[in-house]
This record gives sequence, structure tokens and C-alpha cells, in this order.
Amino acid sequence: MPLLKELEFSTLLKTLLPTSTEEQAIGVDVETIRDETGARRFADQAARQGLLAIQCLLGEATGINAKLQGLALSTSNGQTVLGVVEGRTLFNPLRELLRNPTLIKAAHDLKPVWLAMQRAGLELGGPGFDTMIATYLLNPNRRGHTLESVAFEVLGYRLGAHQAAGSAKPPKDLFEQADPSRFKQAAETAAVVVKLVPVLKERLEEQGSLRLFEEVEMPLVPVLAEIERNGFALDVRVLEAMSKELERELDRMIETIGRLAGGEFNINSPKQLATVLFDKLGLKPIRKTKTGYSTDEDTLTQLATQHELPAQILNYRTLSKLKSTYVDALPELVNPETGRLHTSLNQTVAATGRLSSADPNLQNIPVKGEYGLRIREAFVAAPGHTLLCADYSQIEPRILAHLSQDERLLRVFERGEDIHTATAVEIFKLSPELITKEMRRAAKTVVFGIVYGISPFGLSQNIGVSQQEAKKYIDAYFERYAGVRALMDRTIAEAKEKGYTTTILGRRRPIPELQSSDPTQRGFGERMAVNSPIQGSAADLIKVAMIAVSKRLHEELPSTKMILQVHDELIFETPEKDLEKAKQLVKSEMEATGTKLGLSVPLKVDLGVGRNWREAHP
DNA sequence: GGGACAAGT
DNA sequence: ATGGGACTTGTCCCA
Repeated sequence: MPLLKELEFSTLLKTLLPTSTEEQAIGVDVETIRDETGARRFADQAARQGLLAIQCLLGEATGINAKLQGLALSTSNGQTVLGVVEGRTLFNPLRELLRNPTLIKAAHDLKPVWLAMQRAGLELGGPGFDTMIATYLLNPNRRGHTLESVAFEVLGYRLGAHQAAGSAKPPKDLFEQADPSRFKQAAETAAVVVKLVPVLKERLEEQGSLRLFEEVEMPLVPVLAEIERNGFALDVRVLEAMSKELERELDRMIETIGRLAGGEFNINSPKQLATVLFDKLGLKPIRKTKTGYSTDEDTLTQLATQHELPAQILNYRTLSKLKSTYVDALPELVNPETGRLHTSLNQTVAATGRLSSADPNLQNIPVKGEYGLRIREAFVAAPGHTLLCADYSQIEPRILAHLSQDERLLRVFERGEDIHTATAVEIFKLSPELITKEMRRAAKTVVFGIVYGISPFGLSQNIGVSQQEAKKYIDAYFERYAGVRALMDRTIAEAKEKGYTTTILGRRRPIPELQSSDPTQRGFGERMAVNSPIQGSAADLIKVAMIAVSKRLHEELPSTKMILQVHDELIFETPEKDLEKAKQLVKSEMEATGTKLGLSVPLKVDLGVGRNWREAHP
């Protein structure tokens, strides 16, 4: 059991580990506050500690619907207290304590705490310390950041061992059928969080991520909570009409496909499809997957030259995907209380530092094709409002220019030239007038490839040229943008030496694959090493912008709401009368973020306005 | 629960 | 002989 990695934790562990063999909660006094006097006594001592850990007792509902039933509070001198929330009131001393702007508020996953408290009419003040986000910054590669795993790994403390039983579902009302184990759990959780904070803070400081944590990730938490709570209005009628239309269309296609295949089969089953294509029709397999022959888009596109069926399958797949994932699924997720879609924006999932969106994922709403665009038409502004979309133009190539300091690339952005045309000029060595659409498209793919960690194979697959041809493009690119090659080499070398990459704000990503003896794994590691600082710095940037924009909107245009982030794009819902001001504010604040962070290139933000997301998309 | 596939940036 | 430009989430199939 790797309990004591470092000696300095030994004293801490002694106080934490159960002294007897009997499983029990952390050695803290748990006291339930049931009156104002008790609340006052706790609040007075807590206010002097500087740190308050909070664990909420919530009802069955989650996210923006979560109802606060009780609070477990723990301070650095070891006291843990259960504050009782009766309906919408909490004892005044505790209320003040939570509002106290000098007291750090800690929790493992603060966003739901913030949401539940706000919903309960409680104000949460002071700086935040989210231990989940702290461990994410310490290692964004790990797949889960549960308090159980963190408590064990950092403190050697076994959380929850004693509570496995009897901790089933939360009751509808905490005090009708009070489950003592829930109180205990919450108190224990808060106590563990208190112990974690100084250790994690020290580690963040050590690795140079403390400012990123305190000045970006923590201030972002309430911004994300607000986005989640704001939600996105959905015109369900648009999707319901589409669903019927798609159903007819898909039925037709099933018939056609059945005829072409010489019998009905489950088109959604890649296995059955492979049997039809390769056994029944005798088409030539292109490549294999782990389990059989591949039937992915690339394969079917190639097969389409030999038979009519693959093209039909491709069409069927597109429509079927849109119907099941969006058209039929989204209306089900409209919140009955608000009539809107409320995503969860996750801050501790993506290894690069990006946010992710789930339940529903609003970061992969279709944007291509007739039906795709019609789905976007269902995302609308509330009556009297319009949508405002603000999109960073070419953020990743700009960051590439900044990180590489390649003079030619810097110049492209300083002069406000079109990056892809400029790239085409360089790799094809032609003057701008002679650059065709095809050449620009190829150049665009090369730039993407560079950002993702290029290989001739990948590029050739992507633009449909030979590997030799692709290699020529890459060589030409690196010849003309020598600073970019130098950056790639430097980044990979540094990542190999240090074991991790960093972004402009000191966000780290360990890349253990670089130490692998397997060349494929190493290649994978090298591409990650190239991509992570770019994708991660872009994530840093938009996070800072979100905080700045949110602050100014609160001060100047409180009716304009941020309702979504999609990696390089922010979406707002604004009253029509505020539109011009909102446009100005958003654009200038987003562009100013580049200057604020010392970027060597200007940032450009494109704006789009409309009644729905299709119209508003720049 | 994992694999294949497909939607976005 | 063949396969790898990055990062996600959701749906469906199938063991």
C-alpha cells in the first residue's frame, strides 16, 4: 500500500487514519446545529480559520434542479458541523459565514455546491478551492477525480469504506426519514476536503499552476454554473416536425437498402453490414478493425465506386445519427421547470484543459448538411431576445504563431491576411492570385495537421494525395516556417526531458507515452506533445475571456446571458435593445484577452447575430 | 461494458 | 504488410 510517498505526510496521516481496526469516520467531532446559538458558536470559530469546507446534502434532483437539504461544514481546526437547512432558511450566523468574503470556501466539486446554494437563496462569497479541479490541474490525464481516489492517493485515507452499505438514495426530505449515515458521510467528506486543501495547494504552487488555479479555474466555476443555469431555449416544434420527416425518409432508405442488399438486415449493426458488403456482395474489404472488417465512412466512400449500396448506407447513417442523437433526444432533455436545455460543462475531463459538455452535449450540435443546419434552427433565443455568437477566428494557428515566434507566421496575422491562402502561397510557392480553392483547402489541412502533430500518412489520407505528395507539403511548410519546426522539436524534446507539456498559463499535461519503448506509442506521445500546448493554450485563453466577459456583463449588461461555450466560441442571449452594446462588449473583451495574456499576435473575433443558432453562427 | 461509428472544435 | 495528425460525448450493437 503506497501510503507514505513523502515523509512530511506522516504526521497528517496519524491524525487521519483510524486508530482502531474498526472502520470509522475521520476523527472529528460531528455536531448538528439545530439552533441559532450553536450556529453562532461554530461561525465565530470558523471565521478565524480562513478555510471552510462545504459538503451539500442534496435531494434526488441534480444539476440546476438540485435542492439543498443540509450542509456539512468543516474548518481547519477539525470541527465538522452539520448545518440544518430548513426549507429556505439557514441560521443567520451560518448564512453570514458562507457569505464571508475573507473565508476560502472549499469543496470537492464546487459547481454543484454553488448551484444548490444559489437555488436555496444562499450567497457563497470568498475565494473558492475546488479539490477536484486542483487534482485535475495536478494530473489532467487521470480518468476520474473522485474524492475517494484522491483521499486515498493524497492522504492515504480510505473514504467510504464504512459507508458502502446504507448509503443508497437520498430521501425526499432529509428530516422526515433522517439517515444518520448520510450526515456522517457528508461530515467526513468535508473533513477530508479540509485536510486536502493545504497539500494540494502546496503541490500546485510547486508545479507552477497555482495562479492558473486561483485566477482562472476557480473564478470560472461560477461562470460555468451560470451558463448551466441559464440554459439554451429549444424550439421543440422544429424537431418534432423533423422527426416525422426523417422517419419517413429513413423508412424509404431501409427499403432501398434491403433491395440492394437482397434482404433486410440491421443497418445499424456494423457486423451485419460487413457480412452483407463483404460476404454477400463480395466487395473488397479496405481494412480491418479489432473485431472484423471496417465499415466506417472512409471505407464506404471507397466502396461507393463499385456498388450503389455503400452510398445509400452513408446517407442512412447520417440521417439516423441526426435523428437518434439530436432530433429525438434533445426534446426529452428540456427541463420542465425552465423549458430550456441545461448542459453540464465539465471542467475536469479533457486532458488538454478544454471544457467538455454533457447531458446533453451541446458542443457537438451538427453544423453541416441540410438536416444538420435545421437542427441548429431549433436552438433559439427567448422572445424579445437574439442570439449573439462570438467566434475566435483561427485561434490555434495564432497560438502557434505566438509559441513559435516564427516571423513569417507572425506577419500573416499582424497584417490580417488569410492564413490558409498565405500558407498555400508558401507551400506552393505561387503568388496569391494563383492560389486555387483546392490549394487553399490543402493548405488548410496542412495547418490543421501541423497543429495536431503531423504525419505524411495522416495528411495524405485527409486530402487524398499520395504520401510522397503529402510529405512534400509538410517539408515545404517547415522550410518556409522554420520557426514552427523549431517549436515542434523543442516541445517534443522538452516533453521527453520533463515528462510533461505546458501552456501559456502553465497548465501541465504529463505525457508518459513519450517514455514508451513502442514506437507507435511514442509517436502518439509526440503528437500529443505538439498538440497539447496549442489546444491547451487556446483553452486557457477562452477561459480568461469568459471570466472577463461575464464580469463586465454583470456590471454593464446584466440582462445579456452567456449560454454556451464551444471551445473557440461563446454564445449569448441578449435582449434586442442591448444587442449593439453586447456586440461591442463581447468582441472587445474577447480580443483584449490576447493582449492581457501577452500574445504576440492580435486576436480576431467574428460576431454573428440571429433568432436561432443557424442564423447567428458566424 | 467495450467496440464501432459519427457529431463537433 | 500496414497504419497513426488532436480532443471530446452519445448511440447502437453485442457479448
